[in-house]
Amino acid sequence: MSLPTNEYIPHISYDSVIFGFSGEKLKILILEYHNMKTYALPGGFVKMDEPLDDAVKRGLTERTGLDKIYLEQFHTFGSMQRFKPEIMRRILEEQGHQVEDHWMLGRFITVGYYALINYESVTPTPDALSDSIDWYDYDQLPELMMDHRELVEKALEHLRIHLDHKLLSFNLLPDKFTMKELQQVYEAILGEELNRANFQRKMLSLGILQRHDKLYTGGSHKAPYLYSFKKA
Amino acid sequence: MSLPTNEYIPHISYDSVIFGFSGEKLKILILEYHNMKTYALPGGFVKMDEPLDDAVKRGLTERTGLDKIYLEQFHTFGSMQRFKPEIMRRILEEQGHQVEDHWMLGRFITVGYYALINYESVTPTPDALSDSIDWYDYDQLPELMMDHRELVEKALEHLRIHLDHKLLSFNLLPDKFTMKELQQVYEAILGEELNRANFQRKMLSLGILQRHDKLYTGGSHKAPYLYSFKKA
DNA sequence: AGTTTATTGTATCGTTGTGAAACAATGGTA
DNA sequence: TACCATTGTTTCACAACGATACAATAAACT
Repeated sequence: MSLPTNEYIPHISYDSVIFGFSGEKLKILILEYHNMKTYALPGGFVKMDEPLDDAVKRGLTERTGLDKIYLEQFHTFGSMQRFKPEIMRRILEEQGHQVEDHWMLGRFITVGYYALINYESVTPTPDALSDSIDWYDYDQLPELMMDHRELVEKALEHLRIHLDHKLLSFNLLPDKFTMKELQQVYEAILGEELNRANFQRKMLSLGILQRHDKLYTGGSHKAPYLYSFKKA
Repeated sequence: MSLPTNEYIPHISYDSVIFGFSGEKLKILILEYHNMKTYALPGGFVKMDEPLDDAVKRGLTERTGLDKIYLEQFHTFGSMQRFKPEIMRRILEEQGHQVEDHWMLGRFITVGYYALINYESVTPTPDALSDSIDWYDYDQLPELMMDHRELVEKALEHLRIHLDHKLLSFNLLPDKFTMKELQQVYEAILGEELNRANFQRKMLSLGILQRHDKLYTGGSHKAPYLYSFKKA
């Protein structure tokens, strides 16, 4: 895997908060630089003649193996606090790159995106500079480099506000799911418990759910229906 | 007034949609390049060691004469459609600038901000490249360069969504205003008429309005109260 | 087969929010 | 004093919502 050369626009980057959902928890994909014990969000750069959105999609596909991903831009970060050339210098050195006057040591303004993906369909793959990439529970994130924690918070804030508005929660679930699973996604994102009966009433009243066969799990209780989102 | 040199970050710009309100209409500040009959949003560039937000505030203060302005970032635009070097080349030439390899001819990713300001307190001032700056009714905007029309629409969309959430409409009004004026701001932004009684009930129930003396305009009818927003 | 238990689906009830309309108050004019 | 235009408030029907209760049912246990 090769390091980006300066066919890329200098001083501009993107970072992505990739949300997944599993075991009743909201999860985020985090890169690690092992030797430095440093954690970061997956990100990348924009080629000179490449649309910004395409650059982000390209990076996401590389990190996740997925092709069509729900993606939303939420904020662009341009403070000077995020200019920490020493960290980037050490990362480059660790990987044996020529460091003097390297374009990645400049100041970067970064565009934040978040993605919602189906946890089970992903095969996380590290990028050229990092050693591993793994899922972390949102409430057990390691300390992240630069302002990446702030990006996560702002992404989640944006997601919460738009959760109902765009009905995007289904991107975190498989094609078919139970009402309970859907509720758990909402609860994980909102960080609060919801009333079961009212949640069901609300979701069904929206008229966007298709009811399928029941799911017999073997549990000694009533079997839940499976639902899918109606395609518009 | 001098043209920016390359103490600025290349390939990054900002553009601002500056909203005002007057005569029951929502208005936007638009720059004009007279000789080219071209219209554009006020924008600018970010200095190498300058926070993005500061750069935008700097530009807004220069354009409006105002110091403290309600400002919100809404989206970053990075498509290739917005790369139109011929237009920028002609603008530079019109102003008698050296054009070959000029850094402003490169591709730009632009960060969109919108501002809400009190129409009456503004003294609009053109920038180094434009000939005039004027208020235009939102529903009578001239054709704008590049994707600036798209920026306006996206800014307004963002503003509509957050109108209630952050109660920011008061930034468009003087310190004291009548309920009717407040309603007119809402109607101008939302683009629809609202029920007078219900609007009043809603606003008063929020508990954020301070009622003052009545305003006697000389009209032969009941005088309205003046209100101001309670300072948090 | 009947009973029990855990879970899901639905109904009910009181409260709150909202749209539409009516009513009341009031500053000026004829 | 009657009238008009506008503003402030109330009313009423209805939708939305939170909390709770009730009904249905799949499997396990007697």
